[in-house]
Amino acid sequence: MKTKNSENNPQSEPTKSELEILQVLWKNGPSTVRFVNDYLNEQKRAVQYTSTLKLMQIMTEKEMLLRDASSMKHIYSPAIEENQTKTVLLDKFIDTMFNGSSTNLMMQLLGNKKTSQEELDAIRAMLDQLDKK
Amino acid sequence: MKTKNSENNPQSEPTKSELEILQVLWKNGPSTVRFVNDYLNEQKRAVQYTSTLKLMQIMTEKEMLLRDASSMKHIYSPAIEENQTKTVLLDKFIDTMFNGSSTNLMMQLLGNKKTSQEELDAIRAMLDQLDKK
DNA sequence: TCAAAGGTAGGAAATTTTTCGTACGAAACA
DNA sequence: TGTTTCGTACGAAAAATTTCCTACCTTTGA
Repeated sequence: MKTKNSENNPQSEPTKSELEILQVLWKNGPSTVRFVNDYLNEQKRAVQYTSTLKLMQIMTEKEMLLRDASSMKHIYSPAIEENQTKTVLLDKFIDTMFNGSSTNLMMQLLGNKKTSQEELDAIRAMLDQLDKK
Repeated sequence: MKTKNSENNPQSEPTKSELEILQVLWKNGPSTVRFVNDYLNEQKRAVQYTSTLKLMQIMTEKEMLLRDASSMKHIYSPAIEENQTKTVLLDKFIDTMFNGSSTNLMMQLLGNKKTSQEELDAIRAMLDQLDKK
């Protein structure tokens, strides 16, 4: 049988909307649906309460979120780690967009963006740090 | 009326599959459907000829590709520029994943990846270049 | 006590994205 | 000349994602 994304698949990556929700939880810690929904409406876009609820329920099924249902207002928290998730997504992005080379990506960034002197300095400092090792 | 993505919208970004096709064309230049499909099957994943064909037709409708139909085997080429497209997608990625800060992204990259000395040097050279200006 | 407000559950609908079946024309070639 | 191969067009189905309607329960407060 083919593996469908709709099934429980620990490997499956968050969709765009799922990522939005994860960001809120990563940033603000364990939250209620109400909080996440309000946050999205303020910071991102109009979305119905039940849509957010449904999505968070689905994410819980996928074991992407954990739910504390002990009180009436369920408290959701991320079940996957922020840094690791971002690393995976970044790697995949680099694979498809920059031929797997993170250096290519950096070049593109440095070349195209108006990066401030402070940022340049910070990057240089980071490079120095790496050299020391 | 709400703007749907299915309509002609020059703003709309390529989907995952569309991006796959664009990559092939950017890399190999104007190509037939046959070529693109073979390439995908060899390098990426199994996909039917007519699926690739359909997608490329849709992309042409969206004016994401150009088609030379003068001969029987139509020749498709990208209608959008590689660098610009990547810049837009990268910016959006940074927005959602790294709070809009490209420096954050770089830090993550430098911190997490095993970057070779050559690459580090290349980046440093790039930094020097930017400083001169 | 009872109505209003706020919560979850579940199914279904709407949209978007992806895939493929069928029809049919042109070219290659035995 | 006929048949096989290779191409496009078109429509529909399938899958994935997103949104929302309805039902129903609990809490709050007048």
